[in-house]
Amino acid sequence: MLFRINPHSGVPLYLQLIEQVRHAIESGALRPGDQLPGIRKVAEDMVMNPNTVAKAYREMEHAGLIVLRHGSGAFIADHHAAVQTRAIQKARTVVQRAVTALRDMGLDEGAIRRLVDSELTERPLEETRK
Amino acid sequence: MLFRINPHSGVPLYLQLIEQVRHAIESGALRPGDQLPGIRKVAEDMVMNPNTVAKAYREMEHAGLIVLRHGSGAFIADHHAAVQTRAIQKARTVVQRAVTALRDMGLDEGAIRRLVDSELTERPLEETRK
Amino acid sequence: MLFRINPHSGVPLYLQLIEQVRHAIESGALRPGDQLPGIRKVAEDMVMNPNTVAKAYREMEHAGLIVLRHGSGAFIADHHAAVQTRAIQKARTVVQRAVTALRDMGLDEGAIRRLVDSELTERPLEETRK
Amino acid sequence: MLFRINPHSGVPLYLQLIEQVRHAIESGALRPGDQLPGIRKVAEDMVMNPNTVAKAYREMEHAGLIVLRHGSGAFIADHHAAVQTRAIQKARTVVQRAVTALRDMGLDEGAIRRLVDSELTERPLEETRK
DNA sequence: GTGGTCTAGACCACC
DNA sequence: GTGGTCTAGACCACG
Repeated sequence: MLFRINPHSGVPLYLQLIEQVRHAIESGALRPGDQLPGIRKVAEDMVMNPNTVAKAYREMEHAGLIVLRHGSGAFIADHHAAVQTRAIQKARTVVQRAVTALRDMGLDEGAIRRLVDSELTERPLEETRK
Repeated sequence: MLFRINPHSGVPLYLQLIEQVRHAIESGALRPGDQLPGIRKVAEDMVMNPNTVAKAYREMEHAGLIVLRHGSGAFIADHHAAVQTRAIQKARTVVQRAVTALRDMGLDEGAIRRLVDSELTERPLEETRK
Repeated sequence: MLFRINPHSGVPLYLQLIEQVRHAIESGALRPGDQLPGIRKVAEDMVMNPNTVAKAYREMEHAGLIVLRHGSGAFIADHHAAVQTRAIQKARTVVQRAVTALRDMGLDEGAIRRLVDSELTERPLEETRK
Repeated sequence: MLFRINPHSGVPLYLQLIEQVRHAIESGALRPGDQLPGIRKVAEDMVMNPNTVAKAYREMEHAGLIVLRHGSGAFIADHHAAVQTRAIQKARTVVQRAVTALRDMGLDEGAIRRLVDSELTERPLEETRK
């Protein structure tokens, strides 16, 4: 498991960790039973405080993403709610193509993020009508 | 100017405001000289504290996005670095198509965001090994 | 670090803090890596609100004067532009002599300040005519 | 009367006006009975709002610096407390020499101001002893 | 313990 | 009316 943390994004570090584990599970990179690196290891690699990593692990257990086994480590939980890894794999291709196109147009990471954000947050025009 | 704030995203409210103004400028919705709504107005509309909005405005001035004129209001600054509104407009289409496709595949907002994130965040070539 | 604040000068408290840190750096009293007292500590000592001190710290980080390390404190930044501490030290003697002379002439603080101000503020060559 | 206003100093504009009139009186540039330019004139010249200038004038009258005669204008008041113009004139020379020296040492306006401030604000070492 | 965000509400300077 | 400063105090993220 490789984490990529951006300490300047405003998003709490522990949340960034969680989102990345969640994504790794969705994309199939992490499968039920897989072991996560230890808290101290992650803390050291990511140059962050073990407490912060511990908080992320705690929250992930709480969310049912992982199981913490005392003395042996953290393991990916069985997902009752079937994760559609296949769909995600295809989706990734879509995203990769789009991102590449956007970068070729000269957009930087921030601009792309803002565009996506704007698109995802778009209020449905007639949400009240049902 | 219409803001869409998500108080549960973990991203500070004042940063969300800034990103949206930045995007509005990039997309041409706000042009140099345009006046932003007053701090108190935004605070009221968005149901947030005026100080929080004020902080966003202050930071935007700091970043050169806007100019604050004491007693008269906040105005979009002249962008020395020309903003390529055209490119953004075309880019928006790309994003819209991609997002629609992803939603049709059954991905929810969180999953899409994680995918994009994963794509945008450069991967180090060497992986951390346990 | 000892601050001396004048709440009646019309100059915002947070600006007074900043100017004093800046001066302490110039004069060599604070050197790169030195830790500043915590926000709450300063607030207590100076009998002012922690938010006000926090604002000063934030602005100083913005200006590159200090670095704020989340959870550990505020530290004097490395000054790329070398500060000529030597020159300031000699300059201080010049100022001390002048101030002493002026006080001996019967000028109070306000008068001295106005004179210096008048001297420092460049005069336009052309006068406004009525 | 020529005013020099710095809108970015943090010192309220109306206070800057007052200090400069006060200094002009001290230095003999303005003498009892002299007429000040009208509020609108100053506002126009200084590119500020008449209300701001009016406030300065009001405060100066309140302080006994000037007399406002309805319909005819603002005039320097008679100073009961004798102003030692002579002393100020000599003092100006002292200041000019010092400032020139400091500038030659490479100090900019800000640094000079901070040094003077630091000197003027210096707490007497044994102020309690009397 | 540190700094950071947010709220609530007062008062000031400026237009 | 505008933005700006300051206070008071709660809660969060990080070390």
